[in-house]
Amino acid sequence: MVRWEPGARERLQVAALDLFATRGFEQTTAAEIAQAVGLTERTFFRYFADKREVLFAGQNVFQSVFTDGAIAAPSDASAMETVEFALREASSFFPNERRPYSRLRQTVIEANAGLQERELLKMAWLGAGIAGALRDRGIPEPSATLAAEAGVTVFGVAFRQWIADGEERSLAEIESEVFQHLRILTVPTA
Amino acid sequence: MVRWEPGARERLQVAALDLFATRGFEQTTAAEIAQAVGLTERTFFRYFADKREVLFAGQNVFQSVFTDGAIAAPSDASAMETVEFALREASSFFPNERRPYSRLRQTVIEANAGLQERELLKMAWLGAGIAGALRDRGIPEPSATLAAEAGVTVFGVAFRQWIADGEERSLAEIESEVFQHLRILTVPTA
DNA sequence: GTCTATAGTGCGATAGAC
DNA sequence: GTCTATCGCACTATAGAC
Repeated sequence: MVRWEPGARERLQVAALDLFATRGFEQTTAAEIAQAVGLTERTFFRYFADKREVLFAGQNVFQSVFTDGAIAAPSDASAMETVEFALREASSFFPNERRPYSRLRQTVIEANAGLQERELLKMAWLGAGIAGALRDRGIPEPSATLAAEAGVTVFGVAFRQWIADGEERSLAEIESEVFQHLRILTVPTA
Repeated sequence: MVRWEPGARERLQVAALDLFATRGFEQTTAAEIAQAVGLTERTFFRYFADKREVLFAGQNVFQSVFTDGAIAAPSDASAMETVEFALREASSFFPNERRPYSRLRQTVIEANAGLQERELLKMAWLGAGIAGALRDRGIPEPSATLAAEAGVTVFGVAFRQWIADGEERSLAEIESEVFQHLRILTVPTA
């Protein structure tokens, strides 16, 4: 008999999403999540700074996929081209197999304002991270921030389409289409 | 002797900003804010659903200024032109006299992650509101959302510049410059 | 691992305005 | 009498301190 099963963090995350989905976020206590995987409330808060955070754990990896992409873009790429390159690279983080999980997670988040707040904060950090990578490539402000936040907007719109009912295209495909829309929009007096 | 002074809501907001600025958001309890204006904690929560909300009260008016602007734009304006028009109209909400107050408020918000989350949520609602106004003008998705969120990004960048140390230009002036930057950025292969 | 402060809720009581 | 602002109290869960 082992004193503790490995992967406490991951088991907590799985149990939390499951309980949030069935019972609702506010109707689920941190103690219940912990209990579901044989741990105490105290241990839950050891792994996650607050109750919401259990749904936003992979943030560092998630963000790195984008910034690594921005760094890896061709050196002659413009600001927007760099962002587009980074998004295409990052879309490998969301293969089609992941779509059902992403749908469930999104359903839970959309049902709770507090979770939406946390998601927006993470997206804002993502934007700041991409903007930093652009500045490291020599792109000045405010262009770096504008391009990065435009990229986050495109990602958000594309992602919501990717998890829409009946959608079957890859995230990369949808992103590319959304980028095209954005380009048409901003053409002066088209 | 009257049982209650009028303007409880406004007095609570003023006291809250003051206390947050001097003592810090987390070091200030709801009971202290209430006590500062001769009310109880319970009354504080009658006016504001949670402690952070006391800093984000004017949201409805704020958002209406943008959506009214979007509605009032010339009927032949493109999506981005409509957004630009709405932002110009809304900039009257931030006259130069308001700059010191905005600076103080922003300082408080930037010092606390929870307040940043709430601000981002309000900005997301603003974007959704503008997107709705654009759809009412017949602009289809995803163009409505893309244009609206691009507008919110421009507003955010311009606002942060407006309250930067030493900045003296009007918000409208800065906005127009940031829009110009965005247009240059998205020109394909400039 | 326990102890505690604070956020936030629910319900009932009270005091004045009308 | 009704309506509304405010208060009082009891309560739970979060989250941090010891």
